[in-house]
Amino acid sequence: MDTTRATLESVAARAGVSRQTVSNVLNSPHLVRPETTDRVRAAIDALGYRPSSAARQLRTGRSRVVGLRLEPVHDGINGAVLDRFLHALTESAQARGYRVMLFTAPDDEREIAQYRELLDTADLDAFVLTSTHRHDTRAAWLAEHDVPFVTFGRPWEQADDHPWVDVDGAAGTRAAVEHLRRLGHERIAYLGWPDGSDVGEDRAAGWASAMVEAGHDGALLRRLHARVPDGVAAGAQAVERVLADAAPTAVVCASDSLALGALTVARTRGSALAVVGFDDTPVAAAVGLTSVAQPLTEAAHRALDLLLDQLDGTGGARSREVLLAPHLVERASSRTP
Amino acid sequence: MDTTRATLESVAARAGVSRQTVSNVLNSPHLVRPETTDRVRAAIDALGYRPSSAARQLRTGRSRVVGLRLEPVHDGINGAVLDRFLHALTESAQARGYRVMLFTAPDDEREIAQYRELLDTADLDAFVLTSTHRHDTRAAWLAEHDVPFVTFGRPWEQADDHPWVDVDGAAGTRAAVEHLRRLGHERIAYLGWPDGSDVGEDRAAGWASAMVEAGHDGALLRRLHARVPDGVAAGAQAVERVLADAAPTAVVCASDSLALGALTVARTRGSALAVVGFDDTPVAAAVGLTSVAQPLTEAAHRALDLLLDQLDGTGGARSREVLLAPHLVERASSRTP
DNA sequence: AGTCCGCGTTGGAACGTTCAGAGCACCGCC
DNA sequence: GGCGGTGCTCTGAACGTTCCAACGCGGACT
Repeated sequence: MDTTRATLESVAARAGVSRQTVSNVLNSPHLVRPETTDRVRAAIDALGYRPSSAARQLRTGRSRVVGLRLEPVHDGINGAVLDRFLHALTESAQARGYRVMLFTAPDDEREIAQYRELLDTADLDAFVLTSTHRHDTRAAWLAEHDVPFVTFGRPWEQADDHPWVDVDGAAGTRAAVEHLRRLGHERIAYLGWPDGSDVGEDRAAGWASAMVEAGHDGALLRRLHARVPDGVAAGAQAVERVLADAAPTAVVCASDSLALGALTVARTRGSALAVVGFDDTPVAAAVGLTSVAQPLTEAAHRALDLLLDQLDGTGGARSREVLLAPHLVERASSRTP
Repeated sequence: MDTTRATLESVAARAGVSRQTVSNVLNSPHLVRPETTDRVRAAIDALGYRPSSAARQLRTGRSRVVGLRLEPVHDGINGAVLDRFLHALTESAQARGYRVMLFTAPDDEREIAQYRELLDTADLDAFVLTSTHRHDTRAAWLAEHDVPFVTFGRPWEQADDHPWVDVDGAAGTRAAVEHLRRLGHERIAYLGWPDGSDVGEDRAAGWASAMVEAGHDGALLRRLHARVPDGVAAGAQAVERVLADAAPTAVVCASDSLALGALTVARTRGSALAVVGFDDTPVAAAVGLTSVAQPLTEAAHRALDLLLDQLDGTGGARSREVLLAPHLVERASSRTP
């Protein structure tokens, strides 16, 4: 057993061919005669040859590594969403011969500084951006520097035009309303976030449109709609207020945190308030909270598709914008008591 | 503005020195005359030179990248622990010029297969292992192949001898008991996991020893100790049983999931049962659950210390085993009503 | 008969870095 | 004046891969 690494050269020597032929067997098999291929393959197996990614990267300029910023840890319960996305992304990447490399940055500006650093020094091929938001300068920077990337979250800035994957939040809250109406609820409140969050507006819009379809008028909708910062305590307080003010029999929430607060109030009061959360976090499963689940595995998979379209040039005319439908996970919190 | 990448060669040309001198300025400054250094530095800045890690890696065989397996997503609430560790690890690594690369594997065997793959093909420098357990073959494999690594979690197999960082779970549950006794509680139950988890035994032992110190005898302790699989529902059921059987006024739990179950029972019953959880997950903060917090940021930092000791040979005679003390985060769930 | 082409294969060059060895100028010393 | 040493710098080689131009060869076309 030789201790030194097997290289193209050593494999070639053993198979009685040239370096380049071995390389072709691996990268362009159609160029090589079948019997030669067999001989080379045998030599590869015998020596346990694996290509050196460092050398390949030096020569080709590609590393088959994508970068992802790990966001500052969230206070709430909702951080779990990105974790599951990250997990799915890592698996998708691995299955296609890519790797995920992490970095952190406290804000967008320094995230961009990290792009620069990583591109110059570590030769990353691409980036996956999460948590897009208004006045997001990151996409523009990457586009300007011709770096392939995809965002999880649609661009909220008109000027931005790039591949993205997102989940249709409005469809999620609409499904929640329809589910509740099927159960006989009519006065369905909405616990959302304050203005300024596009994701929040999207989810609120789904609820509002479904309620309008159900025949409710704007005045009632305004009374049924509470806007509070995310959090369990905030959700609890807000639901008390809405209950007193508009007497809903059910409430749809913009997050599981808010929903958990609402659920706690409902349960301690012994009231029959039905509650639906958003994101289907582990907590929702744990406490029996009906929640809108994002298809994170598929989102990660599709995001990688869009990335590889750019990197390997395969893709063709596939759409560069993917909007996925969430689905409702029904649990005890919305069942008729 | 030239579009081609700045290299040692182009910097050298501009500074009027040789390739190697530029390299020395960066890697062995003591070999270079100060005025030469200045000239070279100016050229580096002017050209925006950044060393190519691919080339460096090809030449030196090191990549300054550490690998970490992303575990399958946890069902429960406790998955957040590793996320926070991952975040801290990424930050620590970044601060020292290292990067974290992810991979996934469904079990230990295939994790080892991934080690092989990553080492051969991607030239990783080291690994960080999490969730050590009995009959863990991973450490032995890595040691046998001379791969630097560190574990987050102590080795539960006597034969294993390698650098590790862990949190003293027994100290955590002991602190929980002492906290509760200070508040006047005497009959303090423990909700733990079934046999077979070393982490679980460690946490149970802390509770037991503190209770023995408090003068309780073995017979009572056995009645106060429930063993159930992790989960909110399981915790709720178990605490009902223990309440009926041994009438505790407080309960220490092996996880926040169990504690959340216990807390739900306590609150719906309106009973004065004090509850302490473990891991200080976001859920604990959200619902006001007193919990034992692991110092994850420090754990990650120390883990990287141990890794760099092996990689850069600096370290010296520092200890290779680090046991950190957790601390109690006091919230409403343990306060006297 | 000569030219062209496609097929399978080859060797040289290049990617950008670090290592090893050597060179040069200058110093102090016998 | 020669000798060893020290401080600083340089050139060639090597890491392992892929790109490029070229090769020999047989068959098909002019």
